[in-house]
Amino acid sequence: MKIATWNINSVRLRQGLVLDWLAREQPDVLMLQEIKCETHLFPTEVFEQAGYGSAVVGQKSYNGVATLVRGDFEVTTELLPGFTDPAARYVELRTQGLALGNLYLPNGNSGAEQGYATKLEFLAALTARAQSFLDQDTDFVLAGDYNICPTPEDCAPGALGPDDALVRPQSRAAWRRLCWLGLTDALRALHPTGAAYTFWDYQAGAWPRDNGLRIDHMLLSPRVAERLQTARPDRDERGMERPSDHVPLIVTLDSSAPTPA
DNA sequence: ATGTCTGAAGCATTCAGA
Repeated sequence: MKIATWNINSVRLRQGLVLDWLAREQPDVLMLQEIKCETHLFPTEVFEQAGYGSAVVGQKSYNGVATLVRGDFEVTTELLPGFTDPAARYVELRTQGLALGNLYLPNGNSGAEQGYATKLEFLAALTARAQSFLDQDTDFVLAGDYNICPTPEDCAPGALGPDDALVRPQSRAAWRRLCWLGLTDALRALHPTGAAYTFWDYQAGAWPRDNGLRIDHMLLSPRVAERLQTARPDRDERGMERPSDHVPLIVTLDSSAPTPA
């Protein structure tokens, strides 16, 4: 089973890139963030013709998430339980025996102290969601744009100041609280050290200088982690014509793992 | 070198957010 997450930075502007990527990579699931359109303006039919159904939670201008799925699925929630802000930042569905949460965390650098507090509130609600899945013995994946560099290795030297919301100690502590429920960071489980960036700013020549960040992540529940085969950012996408500032993170799971009784 | 990009409001050019 092949699952990917990609902050697309306007799905309408880049639907051609997404279609080409789907045709090439043939994932079972693609979780998109920053679709930047209202739900009814999402190009549902275009992806349907490519063989993918979609679960879309959009809004005007900003944010917005959508999960593309090949095969049957059931949407379980379009809001992160416990997170009261109405922004379109979460969609969750079930397919192939897995709960798949697609998330777009608040960046936290705008909106002053309240803006940053909202980021921590989202993380607390996400942690509670993960705990609830564990309590129910549900296999799950939580993937998307976390807007957090978990360790210094996940941020190119000098790319961000020490007070940036992506690297603040409180952000990293909240990330660890989530992981330490017993979740596996798919990329780091297979590639424990070294740069594995998923984002390069459009500004200041970040891409040619490789001043990247690892801020897109896929967390796996324990039984799903047992099935982990590969994880990699698809760096080639950043070199395309008019690319998103993020690239897809691709994870493959062994599909022949035993199913729970 | 805060050096780019997107969508909105509204019709040229700013503005916010990332």
